[in-house]
Amino acid sequence: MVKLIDIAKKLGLSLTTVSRALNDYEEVSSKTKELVRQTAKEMGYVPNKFAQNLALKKSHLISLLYDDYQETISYQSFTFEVIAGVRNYFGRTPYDLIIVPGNLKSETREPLKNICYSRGIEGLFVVGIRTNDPYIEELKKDFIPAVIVDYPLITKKVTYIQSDNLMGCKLAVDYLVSRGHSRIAFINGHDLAAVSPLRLDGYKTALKENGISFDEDIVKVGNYTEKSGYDAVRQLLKEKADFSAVFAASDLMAVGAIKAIKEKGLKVPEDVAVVGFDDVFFAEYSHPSLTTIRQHKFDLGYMGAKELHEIIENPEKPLRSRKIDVELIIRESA
Amino acid sequence: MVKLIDIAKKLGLSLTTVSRALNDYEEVSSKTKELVRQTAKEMGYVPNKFAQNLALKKSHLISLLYDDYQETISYQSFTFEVIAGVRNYFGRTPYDLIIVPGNLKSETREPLKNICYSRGIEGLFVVGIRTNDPYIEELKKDFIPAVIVDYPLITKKVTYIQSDNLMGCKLAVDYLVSRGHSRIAFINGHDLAAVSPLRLDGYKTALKENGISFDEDIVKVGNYTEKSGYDAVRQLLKEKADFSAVFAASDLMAVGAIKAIKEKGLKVPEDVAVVGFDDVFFAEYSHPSLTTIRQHKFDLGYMGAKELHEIIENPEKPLRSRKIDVELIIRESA
DNA sequence: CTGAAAGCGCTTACAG
DNA sequence: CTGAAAGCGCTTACAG
Repeated sequence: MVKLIDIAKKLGLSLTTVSRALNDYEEVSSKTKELVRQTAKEMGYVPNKFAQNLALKKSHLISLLYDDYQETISYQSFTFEVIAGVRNYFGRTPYDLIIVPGNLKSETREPLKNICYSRGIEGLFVVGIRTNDPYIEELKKDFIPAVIVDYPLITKKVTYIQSDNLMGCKLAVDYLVSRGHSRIAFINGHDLAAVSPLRLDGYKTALKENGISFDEDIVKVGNYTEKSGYDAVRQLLKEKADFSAVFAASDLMAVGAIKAIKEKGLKVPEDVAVVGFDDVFFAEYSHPSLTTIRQHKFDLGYMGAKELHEIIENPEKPLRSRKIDVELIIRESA
Repeated sequence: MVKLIDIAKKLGLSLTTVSRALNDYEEVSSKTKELVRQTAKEMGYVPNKFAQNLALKKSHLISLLYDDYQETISYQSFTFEVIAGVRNYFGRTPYDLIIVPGNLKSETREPLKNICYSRGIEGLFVVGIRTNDPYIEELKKDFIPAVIVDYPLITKKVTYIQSDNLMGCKLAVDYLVSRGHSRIAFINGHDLAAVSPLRLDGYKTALKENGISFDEDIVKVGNYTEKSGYDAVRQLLKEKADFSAVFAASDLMAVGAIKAIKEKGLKVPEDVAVVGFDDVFFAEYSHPSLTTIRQHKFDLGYMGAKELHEIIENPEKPLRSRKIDVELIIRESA
């Protein structure tokens, strides 16, 4: 491995000058700069980041915190795309992404603080963490800049980003109402996802705005899986609940709902209209294709990463949370 | 941040002794060790890894190389689960995972070598890379220990791991034959996935072993998406091809195939049996539920990571590739 | 069993 | 515009 001193020797310059030339200091003549750069390139010089980090007390390392143990494909896909956005943003900066080690549910895990301090982590990007995850408590201690997807927490160094869930629910309900529906069942997800209460809120608010009264008999709680959507609608049908449309808080549950409706010999959307939430990859291919609320997952990651970058660069900036627009995608199911 | 010297001062010991105590050197008395450890804990000491790395010339950093830009949900899910396995394995070691920065297709990316050298990366775990990805060429230069999922490359420092694709195809074909099928159509994926030719091979071999002759009229190539499976079967039906079963090289294509078959008014599995490959999350919930070849994605990651760890620790070890067992999952579609 | 000192490869305040 | 030297926080060969 060639190092600064090797370049210096070869050029008969001091180490100091070489370092400064490579870091584009003003004091170095452009002639020297050019010479040093050229030589560095020829010799295949690559800076040693440990040494830089140690000297600068700056790691250019962002840590990614997410959960491996939620196995629904839409959770995986959501997380994957959010991370793609994060990676894409930081790919344009000197920052690299490091993954916090495997968080096995059962084992005691090392405090976040230690992990961050030992690797000199400068910021944390958190996605797909459940509301009961112990890391949340650690984040509240506010020891490091962090951006969290979907969990509402704002402190001096921590903020969050999420899709505009209220707007999403409003778009869905408004659309169904515009299609003549007034009995709109709602299948929500469990409260381990911080978005669930928001979506329930959004549903209620949208009903009210349309002059429709809330009826808890047509609201069910699933767990974001296809099966739970299926079960919820079977239950509704069994109870002979009065509804002509279903709004599900995830596409997976919407697909389950459709399955239950079809099994009963009813048609989607003729007998019962169905709207999902997320716009995952298969929404387009399910049968009938899904009308749904699209979340811009990549943007959540990209914009969240940008926000995190700003917090790091400008620690005094007062933080505010951020919402990413959602979009009503009209297909066949409603 | 408390450092070694702070502990030393507090205890009236030398920095050397403190370092040795914390690193469990034999020469330090167990009394001193205990004292130092206790004090370190009380003071909230966390070792600075940059400094350690610099002194030891060891980073304990593994880099993860994967592609963001393939948008099928099963690619994302596959990659996600493989990475979960990698993370889980290395979570038990001192190694952390770092993600190589966003590889935008169009932009020139930094040579892998530079990235690795500058961060002192000790090994590379590669997953979901297409056969035409430029990184492949760099890996062939053999400058760093690496384990690749699904791309067959063995050098002095690089090896690969994959599911037993041949066995998978054999299981699928044998099963269909045992159910009385002899006209088994095959929908393969494109050659940008290194597994595609293997699966074609496996299909041919299995046919031969069952005394069935290969007929290229009932072999189609898709691109691993649902739509391509759908299109392939529509094409077969349009050509009035003679087949009573479809074996698809991915579950997504199998789902597409089923859709096309149903649209034609045929029943699955009564008129046409369908077998997929992967066993992704939704295979169980599709209608009819999918008979398929399960890949153990987590194990691919976990065992691949283990292999990588061994290569790093023991550089002289001659490398061999590794296969992970697959499993026939029988459900309704065949 | 313990310590003083050199070294890992950088950056930068200080001096010229 | 350039350089000698100190420092970032560790580890470890050498000496005792």
